[in-house]
Amino acid sequence: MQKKDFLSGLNSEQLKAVTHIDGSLLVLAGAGSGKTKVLTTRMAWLIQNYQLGIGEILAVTFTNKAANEMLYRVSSMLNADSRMMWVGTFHSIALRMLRAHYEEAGLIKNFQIIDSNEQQSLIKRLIKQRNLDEDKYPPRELQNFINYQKEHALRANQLSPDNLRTKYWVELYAIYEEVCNRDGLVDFTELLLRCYELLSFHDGILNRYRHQFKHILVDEFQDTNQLQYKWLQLLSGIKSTVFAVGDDDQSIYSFRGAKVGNMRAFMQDFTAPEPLLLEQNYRSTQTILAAANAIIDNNGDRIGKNLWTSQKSNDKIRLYEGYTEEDEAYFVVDEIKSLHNNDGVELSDIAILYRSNAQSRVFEQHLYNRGIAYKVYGGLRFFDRMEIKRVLAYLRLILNPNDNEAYLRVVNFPARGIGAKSIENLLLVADENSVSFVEAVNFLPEKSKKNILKFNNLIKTMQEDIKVLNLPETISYVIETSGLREFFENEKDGEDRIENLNELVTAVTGFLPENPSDVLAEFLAHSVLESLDHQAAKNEQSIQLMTVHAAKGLEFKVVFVVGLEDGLFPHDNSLNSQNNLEEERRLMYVAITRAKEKLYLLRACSRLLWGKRLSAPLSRFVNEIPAELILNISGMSQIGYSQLDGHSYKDEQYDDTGWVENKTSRVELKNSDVTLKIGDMVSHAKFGRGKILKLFAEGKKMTAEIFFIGIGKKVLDLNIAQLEKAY
DNA sequence: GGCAAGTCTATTTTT
DNA sequence: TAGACTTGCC
Repeated sequence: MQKKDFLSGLNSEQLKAVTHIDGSLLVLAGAGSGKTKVLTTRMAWLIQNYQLGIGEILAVTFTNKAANEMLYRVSSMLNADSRMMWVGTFHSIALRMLRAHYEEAGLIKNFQIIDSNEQQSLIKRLIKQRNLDEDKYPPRELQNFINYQKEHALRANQLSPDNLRTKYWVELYAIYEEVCNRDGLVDFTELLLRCYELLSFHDGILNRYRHQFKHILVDEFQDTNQLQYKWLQLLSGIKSTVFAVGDDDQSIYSFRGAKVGNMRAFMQDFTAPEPLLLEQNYRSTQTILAAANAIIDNNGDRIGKNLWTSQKSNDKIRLYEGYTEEDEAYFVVDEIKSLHNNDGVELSDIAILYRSNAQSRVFEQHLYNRGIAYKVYGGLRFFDRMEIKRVLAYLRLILNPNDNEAYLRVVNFPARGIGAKSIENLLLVADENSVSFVEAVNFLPEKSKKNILKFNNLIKTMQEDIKVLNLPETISYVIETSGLREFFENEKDGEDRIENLNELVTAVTGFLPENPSDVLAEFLAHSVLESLDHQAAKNEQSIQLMTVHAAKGLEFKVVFVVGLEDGLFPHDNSLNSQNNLEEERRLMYVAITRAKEKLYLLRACSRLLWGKRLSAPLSRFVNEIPAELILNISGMSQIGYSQLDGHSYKDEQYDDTGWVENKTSRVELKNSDVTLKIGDMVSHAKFGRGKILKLFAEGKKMTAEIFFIGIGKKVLDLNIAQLEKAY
């Protein structure tokens, strides 16, 4: 077969990375530096050049999206069957190994994965059962405790508590382990730990994989936690050919256990040479990169790199300082309209990024009011929807009737006359006799058995019936037989739910299991580990709204970073420690490096928070950007300047009026039948279009300070002036 | 099971 | 303050 040339089109650093062969290597890949290209080209190149089987390379990522992207690119480069490849998230790879060796791992064949919500509800139940006060011993804390211990490869019996509190936690951790084992449940962290233990305790299995994987590639290495790091160490062995790609400047998940320190440790533990730097950026303009570099430069603990680009651009970063969050949103929507209508920018090329989910609401409102299509990411995942979870719970019970979590979720849904009391009794006898809930029915007094037995028999019938059905048929069957369809059909707002149920059946039509005899188990695992949502909206023409966290790895022509206020971004809770502040700064770095061409930074001078209107100082991160990179356009609609070029935005703050403190000032006024808000556009018969800057009320007298385009500021008496709302 | 009243909580959350 | 979520009651 003719060899393909994968290497042309790589820059010299990328080439070095792709063709590195002796031992392990850490690649520091800056934002937009062609990280995925390097990873995928390397895989294709290794396979072709060293005649490796496609199963002899292991590539691990953090998201399914990244894994799918890699699979797609590599398989099209090599014309190979992607199912033979070991490319996946840490969790899915661990799952694959556990399925293959479930007995050695001490699991039942049909073990099920539970997500963090289910983990929490299980933990809650255990705390209740031990009669501990939930306020004093919050389930959340125990959940964190358990996950933390697991991330450090510590089982309950390896812990020695030093106070009463940890004594309870350790005790409950042990019970939690016991319950999960009994019911065949595996939480997210358990997947990794179980797999780690499987490899640690079984030399044969470990050696098999060590031998199989000639090369291991890791994406987003800065996000690995302790356990993932140890797992990699174990799996790679002494020969250690781990190719780790990461960017310490984009480490934004330390709050859930990611250790940036793993990057530094890597060089020593994996005897890797100095890291290779990919600093040429192919995404953003010079201006955007200069700002990003200037910001991240304020962080102390960096491995250190500087992004550069051969692109030039005179387009400055635009800063808009709105009066309120309404004003902020109004401006963004205005600007989007103009970008779309006048400059022909596609809506899907525009993103609004914010620090916290709650900020999306105002933008949604404004976008909706003005008829612009938008999509908010990070809402409820498809598989997290209540109706879908119920269907999945039935499926889980079919596979494993001892799955108590699933049992509780549907035993009385739709209602079958099994009330809280009956369930409580069931839990009690199950606990007393150390059996699962299905089995517990035998220990109940004869007269309270009836309905529960009926339910158990329903599951039994289902188990029999689905034997001859394929996956879509099975799901369809379960939706009908369980009574779920009927229930939602009779519910007054059930249409959406019915639609989702139908979609579930459609969605599974294309599901391809690795091993056809395990379709159901594989599908259930897939439903926990993967969300459907992301792929769905690829071609939709709509503005993209998401948190900065969710935006990592993505890029857009135009990016609006909103809510740039100290206290919001950086967030209040992060201002107390240097480490947290530096993580916020990396988050800011991630935010602005998403932009390819145009970057807008926004803030509101005052914001409704905690039920109060608070004045909000400009984010310190904006102050870290050299003034000459920024064009402050806050004044443009208000003061009428067409050019503020060269002005430092620092001179443009609106603290002179003190209007936030002014007792008579208002954010909103009702004038006859219209409600006027600061930031609203109005039109006046004589002065034309204008924007409301301030609103005052003194007794019955109401006045508004309005900036009229081409005229300037006017203070008008609202009882006299004829104002109409305008857009 | 459904509704009303009460309580809690406002940071991010790849799996 | 608002909303999501829980609890309590019929």
